[in-house]
Amino acid sequence: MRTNYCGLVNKKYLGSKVNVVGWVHRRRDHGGVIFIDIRDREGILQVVVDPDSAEAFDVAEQVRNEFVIQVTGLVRDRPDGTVNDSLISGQVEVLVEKIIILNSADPPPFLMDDEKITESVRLEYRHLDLRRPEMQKNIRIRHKVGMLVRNFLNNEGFLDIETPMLTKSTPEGARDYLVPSRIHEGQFFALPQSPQLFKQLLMIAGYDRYYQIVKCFRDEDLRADRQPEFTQIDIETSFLHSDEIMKMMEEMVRYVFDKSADIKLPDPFPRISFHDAMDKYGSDKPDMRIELVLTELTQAVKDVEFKVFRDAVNRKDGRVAALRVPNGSQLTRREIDDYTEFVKTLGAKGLAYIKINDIDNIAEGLNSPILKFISDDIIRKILHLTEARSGDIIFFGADKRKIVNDSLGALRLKVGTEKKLLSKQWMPIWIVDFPMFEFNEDEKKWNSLHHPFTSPAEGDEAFLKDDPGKALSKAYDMVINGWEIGGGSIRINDIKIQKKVFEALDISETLAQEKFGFLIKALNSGAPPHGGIAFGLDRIVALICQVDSIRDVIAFPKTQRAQDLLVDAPNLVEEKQLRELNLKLRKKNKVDE
RNA sequence: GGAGCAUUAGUGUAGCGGUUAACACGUCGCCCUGUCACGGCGAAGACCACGGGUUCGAUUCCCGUAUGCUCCGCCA
Repeated sequence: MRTNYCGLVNKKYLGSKVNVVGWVHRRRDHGGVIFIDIRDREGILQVVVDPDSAEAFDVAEQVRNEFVIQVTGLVRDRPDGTVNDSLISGQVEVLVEKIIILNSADPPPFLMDDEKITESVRLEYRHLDLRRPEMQKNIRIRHKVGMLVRNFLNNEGFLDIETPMLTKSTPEGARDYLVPSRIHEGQFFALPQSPQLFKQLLMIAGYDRYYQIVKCFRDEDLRADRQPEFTQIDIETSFLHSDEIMKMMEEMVRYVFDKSADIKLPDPFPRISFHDAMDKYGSDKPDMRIELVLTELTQAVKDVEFKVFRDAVNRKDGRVAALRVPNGSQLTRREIDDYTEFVKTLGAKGLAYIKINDIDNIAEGLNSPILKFISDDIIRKILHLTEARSGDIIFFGADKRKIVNDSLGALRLKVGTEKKLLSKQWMPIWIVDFPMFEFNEDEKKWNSLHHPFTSPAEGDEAFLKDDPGKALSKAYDMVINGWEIGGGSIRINDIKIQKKVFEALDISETLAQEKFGFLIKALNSGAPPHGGIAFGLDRIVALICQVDSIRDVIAFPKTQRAQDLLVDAPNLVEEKQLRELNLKLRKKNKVDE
């Protein structure tokens, strides 16, 4: 049917006869001569239909946008002055001898080079959206990233091993997608949130280096970077220290970014502790491109009169911190009000600030509603600690530590982006030294920060029993430009420590046996030191493609309400299907007729 | 569960307490032999998301619902 891809026809084929097939991108009918831009996945080719070939001309007049056509003709130079440099094939054109309509098409709801289509229309007509060159590019980069990952890991001796999709529901973690078992009445499989335990079992089984590019499922609410089904690059190794794993994974990521999009990432990636990341950036996934940092002020303002500060200082989980914005004194009242509203949505009660017009004149060079509550001494201290200069503004957060970090951390991103206080560099960073646990205020118990199989840091096993909040773990997260793209850890391979961690998490011996009995058994049968990491493939590809949402790198994504607008899923099922599964709906729904 | 923004021909937008609801692209027809976002002339195409309220009168103002997106909660 075809001798060449449309987009790849060039001067090399001058004088030869080609057969091309593709979609009609655009038709320009000049009455006497008709140009058709024919498009396939490689690009666009202009074909010319001359009235001399009456039969072809007749067909060309019937052709419409998005028809599928086959064209036979001669590749020739374009006449002087009609070269189109924006096409790879733009030096040449094909003089049509024969044109066949392989299939007609309804007029599409949008043109394939329209860039202003709203997302719901794109999702409803995803098969057309995916025809658009931009989506074709993204999906191909995704393919390339996958292949590069496989190349790299294959070269390092990793084995691709599949793990089950129908598996077991586990406590903790995200909400599971459940699959009812027909054979076992009242029982359910769960779709994997990740192959975590299987890959540990593979290490115990001696496969030494495992990887898998695999779908994972979490029934939680969606975000721009979160879909209910997403793809992990799942990796596990035996007999490697965390430094060795991190070094190898960095290399992989550098290789993938370089070879897929010629993006050069630094070597090595810098590292920062979880504690410092929260302290300086108010986030465990800081966007290091943004130049702004938080300044710790809790101690510095401990004797201040200002009630908002004093209350924060006096509570045991309180924090007072500042965000200095260079040249921010030019911010309008309106902008500051907007920022105040913004931090309120994140739990802050307000947003105190000081505008610094003249730093050498404390008495009159500052502008702020809170000055009268703060002594000159403390103001000098604040100005010194934040390294303020004339023309700056300083925003303050004073509340529970979490609220201060969330609100100033988010404000840092917002102001940094809006005021363009960011570098154009790619800024990967490792977050290390995570705490083992964080305290869940609602349930009054400790939860794993990573997962319950993460090894405590050397020597920190001692804290597990009496002071779990103090224990650090051997976990590491990779963050690029504020996107958490991967996380992993050295795992526990000592059953005694695993049991202590279960205890700290308030997972009873019975529950541990019931849910993780197979792991406990395996840990008792010669478990090697092991650890690994899992990357979010969708996020990596989105970064490389420089799109804002992973939906733009997933062929068939779901909407924020977790629906597929193209196939209209999920949907109601037949009563018969429910009966086979021994299921009964609690509220009666109308079943589709 | 909560907050915000949006919803007007096929698509993307404008508009406004009383309009013939405007523009661009697309579509259809006629004309056109070198265009490439071809051009010219003409035409068709909208219950202004849905339900309620305010009003003499609502596409416009208010409330609710639905849907899409962003964020919080949630995501070991």
